[in-house]
Amino acid sequence: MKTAAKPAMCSNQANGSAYYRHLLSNRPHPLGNLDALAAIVAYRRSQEICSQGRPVENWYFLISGAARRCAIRPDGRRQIVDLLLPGDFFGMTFGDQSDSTIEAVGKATVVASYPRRRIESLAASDPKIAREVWEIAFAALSRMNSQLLILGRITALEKVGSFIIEMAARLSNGKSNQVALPVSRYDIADYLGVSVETVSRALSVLKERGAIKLLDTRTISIVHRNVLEEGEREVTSRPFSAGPSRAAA
Amino acid sequence: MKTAAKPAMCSNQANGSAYYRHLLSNRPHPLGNLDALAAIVAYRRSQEICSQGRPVENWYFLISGAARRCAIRPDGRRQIVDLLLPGDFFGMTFGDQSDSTIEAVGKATVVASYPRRRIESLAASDPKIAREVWEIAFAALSRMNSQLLILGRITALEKVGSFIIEMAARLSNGKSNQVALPVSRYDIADYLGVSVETVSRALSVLKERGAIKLLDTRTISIVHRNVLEEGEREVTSRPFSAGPSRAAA
DNA sequence: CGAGTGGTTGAAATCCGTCAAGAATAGTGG
DNA sequence: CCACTATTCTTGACGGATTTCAACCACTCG
Repeated sequence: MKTAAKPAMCSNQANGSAYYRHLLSNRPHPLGNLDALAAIVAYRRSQEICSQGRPVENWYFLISGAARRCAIRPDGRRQIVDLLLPGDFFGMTFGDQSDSTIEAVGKATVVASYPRRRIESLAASDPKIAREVWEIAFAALSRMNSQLLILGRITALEKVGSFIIEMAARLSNGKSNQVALPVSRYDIADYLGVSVETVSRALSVLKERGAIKLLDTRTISIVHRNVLEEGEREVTSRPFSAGPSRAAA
Repeated sequence: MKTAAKPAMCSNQANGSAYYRHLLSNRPHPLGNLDALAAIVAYRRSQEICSQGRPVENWYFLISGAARRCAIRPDGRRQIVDLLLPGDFFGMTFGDQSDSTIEAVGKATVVASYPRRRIESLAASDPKIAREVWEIAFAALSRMNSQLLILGRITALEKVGSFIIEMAARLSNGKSNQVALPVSRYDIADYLGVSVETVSRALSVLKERGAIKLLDTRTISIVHRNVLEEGEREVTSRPFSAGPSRAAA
């Protein structure tokens, strides 16, 4: 199966497909059996992959790079609702209209597009495929769940800290203590719902406290994971438990 | 099909099943064909429906009342990650472990429990059921998406305002301008990630500005929807309000 | 080299969380 | 039914955290 002659409205050359296809087959994923149906497209920096309000014609799988799912708030600000990393599926919505705009972040962002109608009709006769679809949806649910947990945190320090931890877990399977953030400070800010300056300051504070090291502006080395998780104010991490929990009501 | 002899740890009398079953059949939903498999249980106020860390044995459908999905933050506070209203499915997770605790809110909370394993094996041979499962998951995605949009807002006024609008949309299909909140201010606070006092104050401000009316502590009448959405600071260019009543300067 | 983007830091104003107290409501037991 | 208690809700005051406005630096790209 060749790449779609015209991947909707994007002007990318379709010849990237052959080049990137091995990247797709190297990475196992739920819809792996349907890779022949996928169109593989490389996107430029900040290019739209799909846009809000348009009919949903594809489901996507991110092969390399990163992408952000954005919404515009009533006050004109941008909110990043979801951050897509290699291995993530995205583009599934409840209705037929896309509820947000998704754009590439880096310059080396490669995406596999699976024609939605096609998959749906295949799933209508093959329960195995149908199950794969729902597992993809469950994975997206899990992603949004952690997003929600991060956004629900109170202080900016906690938000930035847990963001770093989440990125480390998603990018390197939690093995490594080194994270190469694929996004700018601005993106982080819009993802966490704080201002850019606050993100920058939080990183500086975490660095000062020795919780992280900044090898590079976007490369973070995690030194004390617990500090990131708990967002402690005091560097004196005493063993005794702190904090009155008025949780149960 | 009888209700489970012992629905896990809850001491509810199982006889509620027959009584509430007609409520289930009256309300069409994706898994409607499988209602015979469902155990129908009424929960007491604040009673746990399923708890974090336990294996996921059921998927649920909320028939009446309300429920909250909670997580405990590292600082000991409670965060409400999802608010379940009549017509919502819940309990779907990525792994086999429940990632959060779900408890009933009101006293008249009735839930239909569908045995997960059973549904999964049925879906393995019936693509129609499999598709219904994924639509349920998509609906949950849509819910979390709006949740994320609310949490991402900046000021507490915007959060509370959009919360009211969301509740109005979900509870009465967006038709009515009257909302009967099923939850306490504390629940709203934990859902929006702000303090109780802030919720209370925000409601007072919205009332003062004429955006809402409080018919009852938990019954809100929406007067100016746009004010709720935009969280405007200024009362400028409003047709009514002949005299500056008390606008904080 | 200059323009533009991305990143960091400072100072002032604002918003929100905390502490505190009081009022309204619901729940309970006699 | 009433008194009593617990919970929920509201409002005030204060301090801390974050936003905003501003300036400056590093880097890239034309």
